[in-house]
Amino acid sequence: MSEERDGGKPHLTRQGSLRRTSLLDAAESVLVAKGNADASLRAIAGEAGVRVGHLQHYFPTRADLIKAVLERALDRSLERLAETTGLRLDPADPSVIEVTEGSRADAAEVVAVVLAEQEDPQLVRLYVEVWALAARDEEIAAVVREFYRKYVAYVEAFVQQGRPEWSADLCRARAETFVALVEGAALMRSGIAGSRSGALDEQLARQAVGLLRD
Amino acid sequence: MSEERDGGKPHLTRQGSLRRTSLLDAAESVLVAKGNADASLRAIAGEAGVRVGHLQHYFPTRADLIKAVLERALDRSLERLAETTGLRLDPADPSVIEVTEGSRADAAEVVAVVLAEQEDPQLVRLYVEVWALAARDEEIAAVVREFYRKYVAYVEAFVQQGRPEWSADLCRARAETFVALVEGAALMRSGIAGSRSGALDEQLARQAVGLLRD
DNA sequence: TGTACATCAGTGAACGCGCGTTCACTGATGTAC
DNA sequence: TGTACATCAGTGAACGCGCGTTCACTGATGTAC
Repeated sequence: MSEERDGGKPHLTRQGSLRRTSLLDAAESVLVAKGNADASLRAIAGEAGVRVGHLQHYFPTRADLIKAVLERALDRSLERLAETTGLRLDPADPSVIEVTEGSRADAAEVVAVVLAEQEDPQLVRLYVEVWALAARDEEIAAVVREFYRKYVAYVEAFVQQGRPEWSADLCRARAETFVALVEGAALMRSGIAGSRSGALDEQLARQAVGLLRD
Repeated sequence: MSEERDGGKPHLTRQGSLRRTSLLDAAESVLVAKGNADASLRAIAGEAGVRVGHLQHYFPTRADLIKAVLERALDRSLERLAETTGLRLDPADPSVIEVTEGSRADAAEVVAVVLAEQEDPQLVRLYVEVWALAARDEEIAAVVREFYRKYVAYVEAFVQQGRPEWSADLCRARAETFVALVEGAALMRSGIAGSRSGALDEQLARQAVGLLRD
């Protein structure tokens, strides 16, 4: 039985699969530390402890590598959101959302977890890099749009679950406004556009919770 | 009477001053169109119709040029905010805010103007570029922090004016939350993280106005 | 009003450098018989 | 169980290219006397 294989992409051995992961780790670390413009293949290869030419064994071009790094990082964020909300996209049909846990998190908990996640400055730097890349590169823009589509879908489902009497349009608008507030909060709290304070965190949480349920 | 002069910076003639402005225009246009990584001095000089070597007559290094572009663009945004709110920072002491017009704009108007401004996709691209640059370059980070400090100061003064009974801390927290919501809205409405819709705009406006006065 | 001179405006060629990519190559690993 | 062979893992040197910067230079403009 011969397997379908796409192009010249090599089949990964166990060792190769580990190596691929370690290259993605190295690339993400350099990308966050130095920004896209300064994250050269040489810097990434150095971080990973391999030679430059070897990167192309796993990622033929630099664009392939960067795209893979961002896809993995954004998927990780969605995974955390799924755990926090107790919801999950149906892998077969990502427009359907299932409830995975009996006990539903409440709005304040979801907001607290989302804001706590932003306290990792490296993650915020990665997001800012992602936005800038998406504004220039259509392939990355597609990855980013898909991420936010799912992000909003989770929040919308969460709102709908708590307020079954609200229309789908209202739940969607509130979910989009919630995401806007949270992404803007990342900027204001990260040192880029402002800095954290107790009063700001309290006001942000009040607004975010209100969007989810009031 | 001899004038103080800093370093080798040339004195600008009328013609030179116009040229400097046209170089900033060209640089801003290329920066928005291609992003920082692809906005080379050759591309900028080409856009301006001069030779590469000539750029350094006005801006000794690329960093000087980019910084000047961003400073000018951010100042322009603050200028529009001053007009919209009918307030103005005291040039002598920027922590003091003066009322410049008798008739004060209401919160809904301010929100409408701010959201309308975001409908220029080039401006949003510039902002995203600014955030990414600020995360890497300390000199630009300082410019950006100063911009948001003033931005928040305007909004805080506007809130305080409408709600004199609120504490300074509350006005400040609401102003910061307002800015977070608005900057996040730029991402959600620009095509980077989402797209505009009437329902979203309505929900955003409701939240933003509420932050300013309810 | 003219002239001399300092400064500004702008050119054009060259520089060294780091970049992403290419490619021929050597060992290591897995697999078919 | 052994052997042959295909594929994978990883090396290392070289490539052409575009980059920011440097610098010696020529005209244009303003100004002092």
